[in-house]
Amino acid sequence: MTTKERLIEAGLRMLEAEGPEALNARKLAAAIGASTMTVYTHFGGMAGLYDALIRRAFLQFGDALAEVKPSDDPVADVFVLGLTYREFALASPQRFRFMFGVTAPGSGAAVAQDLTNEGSPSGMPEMSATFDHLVEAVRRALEAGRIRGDDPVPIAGQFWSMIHGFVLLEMTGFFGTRGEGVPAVLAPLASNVLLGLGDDPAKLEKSAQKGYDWLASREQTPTIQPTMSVRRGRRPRRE
Amino acid sequence: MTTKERLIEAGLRMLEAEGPEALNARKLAAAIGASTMTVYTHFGGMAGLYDALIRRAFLQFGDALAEVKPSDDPVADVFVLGLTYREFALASPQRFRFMFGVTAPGSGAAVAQDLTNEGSPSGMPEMSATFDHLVEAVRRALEAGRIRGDDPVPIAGQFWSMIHGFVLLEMTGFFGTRGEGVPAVLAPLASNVLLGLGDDPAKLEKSAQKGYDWLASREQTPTIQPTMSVRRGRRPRRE
DNA sequence: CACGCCTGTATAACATAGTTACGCTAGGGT
DNA sequence: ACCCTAGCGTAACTATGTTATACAGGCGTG
Repeated sequence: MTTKERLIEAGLRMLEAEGPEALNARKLAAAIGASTMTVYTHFGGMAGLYDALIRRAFLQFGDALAEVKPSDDPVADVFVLGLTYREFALASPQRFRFMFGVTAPGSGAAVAQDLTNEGSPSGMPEMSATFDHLVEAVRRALEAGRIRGDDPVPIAGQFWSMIHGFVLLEMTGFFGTRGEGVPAVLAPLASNVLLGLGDDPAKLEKSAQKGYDWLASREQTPTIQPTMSVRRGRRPRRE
Repeated sequence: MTTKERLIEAGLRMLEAEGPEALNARKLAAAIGASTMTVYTHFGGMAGLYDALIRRAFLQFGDALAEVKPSDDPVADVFVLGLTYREFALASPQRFRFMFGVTAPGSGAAVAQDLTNEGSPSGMPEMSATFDHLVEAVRRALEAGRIRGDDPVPIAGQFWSMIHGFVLLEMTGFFGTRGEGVPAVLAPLASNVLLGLGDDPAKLEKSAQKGYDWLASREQTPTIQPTMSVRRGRRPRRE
């Protein structure tokens, strides 16, 4: 394994364990038994290292989403993709925030401004690769006639917006603490969007149930009832 | 004006102008003609200052949202609140990211962990105050019979998730560069959610149009056609 | 009025972390 | 055999958060 590779992996471990602020050149170098110079030799500085870490994290993200194999129910696949998105984020909130948030601070922030994707040759292709999994599921849903529309990209953008926002808000503590937000907010939200896109309520209910089954198979969450119905999400106690 | 107040305002200016990484005790103190000790006297350290800045920013956020006066069309109010949310974020992406802790490296990051709200006595009440504007609009929409459901809180959570995710993704450059995402993604998304919540398509169309009118009155965006219809958002060119 | 205390401030030093300068070594090509 | 380059280490430089310490002013109390 190259020194560069070891730096990236040590950096990721450090990022996930202690957060971005604990990522410093000296500790990192010490972790692989080298001097701080390695950071500059291989990455040009901490900013370059951050960039490499983010790219690597997006590759991990893409791998996680790629494990959702297309089934014969593309809408269920959309549910599962969303839940996988969430699972990846919650697996290491530090890493997730780092991926989307290295907008500026210590980092040279070469990243922040325009890590556009979408045809822009520069930027971060790893990011759009992640997005593509969702686009593909939406495309199949369109093809299967489950939802209306023609271009899957903006529709996938709708799903991405909602899951991304939900996950970030859930991570900061809204929606309760123990995954209550999924049945209370996320599932009804996804169902509403799909309803609005024209999916059949009965089919939707079945697809949502598959999403819940997946979730139950992933976590031991006996407290969450299978209420991933179209409406009637159990509302959390407020005040 | 107290020294504390001057520190906060100088900090906000610096944050908006140069981003969180430019926020350092020495420049900040110099900006108000004092020594770095003032930061420790008044805030206990940079982390405390960050906290104060975030609280202040959320107050500004709440003020911005409070300018959306309740009309006789609560669904239109939801649209306008969402667009105001976006406008506030885009007015200073640096500030917005800072507020939600999507900031990372250099920042004190004492913030990120648990600025929960929702009944949690500790945390950041300014945050839930912001949220309350949306809850109130949803409550009125429920009361007016525009959407189905009983508890406005989780429904507002749906809207918050989607607008929050959309804004963050838009800020990082997805959805194109010049606000194309609003007609292509955000408007259809909001409409779909409202449809899923049971709003009448004809009424929804009118409310969405009011949202578009508001947006047009806010910006000079002649390139965006009034296509904020329920479906048929103009899809952006892909590849 | 004098004393003591508390608060806010400044100066200066300390610790940490990103970065750079510079020299050394090893390997490969000429 | 010579030289060049890449990778690395040591050490220093710089920026920044933080702390120690002292000073000044206000205020209450004797």
